Amino acid sequence: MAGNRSSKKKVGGNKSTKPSSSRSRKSKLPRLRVLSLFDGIGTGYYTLLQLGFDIEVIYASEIDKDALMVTKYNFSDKIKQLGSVTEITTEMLDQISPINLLFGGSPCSDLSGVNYRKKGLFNPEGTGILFFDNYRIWNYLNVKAAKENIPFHWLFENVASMENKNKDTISKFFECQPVVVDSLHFSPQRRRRYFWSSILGITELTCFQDMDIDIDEPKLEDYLEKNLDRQANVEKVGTITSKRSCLQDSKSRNPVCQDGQYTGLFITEIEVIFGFPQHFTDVGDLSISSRQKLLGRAWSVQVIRDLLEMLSEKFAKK
DNA sequence: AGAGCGCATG
DNA sequence: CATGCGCTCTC
Repeated sequence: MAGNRSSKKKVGGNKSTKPSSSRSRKSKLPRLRVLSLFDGIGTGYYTLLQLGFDIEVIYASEIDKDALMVTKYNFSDKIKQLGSVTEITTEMLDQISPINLLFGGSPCSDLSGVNYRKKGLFNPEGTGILFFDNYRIWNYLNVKAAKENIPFHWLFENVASMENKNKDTISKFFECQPVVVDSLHFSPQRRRRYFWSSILGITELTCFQDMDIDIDEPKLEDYLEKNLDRQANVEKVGTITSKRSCLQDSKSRNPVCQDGQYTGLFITEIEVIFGFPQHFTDVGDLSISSRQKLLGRAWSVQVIRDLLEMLSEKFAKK
């Protein structure tokens, strides 16, 4: 939450960088109609709400039961669930049209460098191939938008640890190169991710990745439960994965010191590091490890906010 | 729930 | 040479 680049402009809603535009043109701007693929715990929707967008409707595709429970708990029935991405047909896309914003990040488990058994992008037994369902939907909506003059923006995310050949394949399909954004600059967690997107700001972002760490950057110590005398052992933690042990007990990577003991992060601290409120995933009887799995696969709110903020002058806000 | 595994990328 | 939106097999 500290004074990083994104927090200068956002939160309170309408404080755009160009004050003249917001009032006079507000009523003419279209309301957002969104499709979120691989929706997970609704990070995209959460971020759009935080930015103050006036969302006409949001559809989503997700099949994980725990994730569906979290979004239903937090957002009631605001997110219209369409089921599996593999079963979204062009007829369905016509029905929910027009869509102004398409975003999603397909599963990384068969792409990520952390998985030495990864099956790659094309193996039908794996999850990497789900990228092509994202592509299929993107292509249909993109062509349709051009034909029917629909304002259309999109964003596709995946891990930066994927092999270059997979990155090149994805770039070939989208006909553009990704930018790399590390959540390091927005939160106390390292998390390098690729973003392929029509949402501009590419020059802004590419120079951003080479930016030196300045003093205002978020530090772990500001994200810990201070009342419990927890002290940061480091300024930044490594990538938080879906496994509880990713920052705990393994080779003295324990980032926290409490009562003279070196230890890992509380699940509520992880929620805050990702940009969610405490207990965002504390739903039903979900275990700590189930919540870790959901968070480890999630987007960093602070990063997505910085990207989606670029739509501020194009769509209506509340 | 936790330790071991594994190596391409940089 | 340290790292990682993971998987599988233990307990």
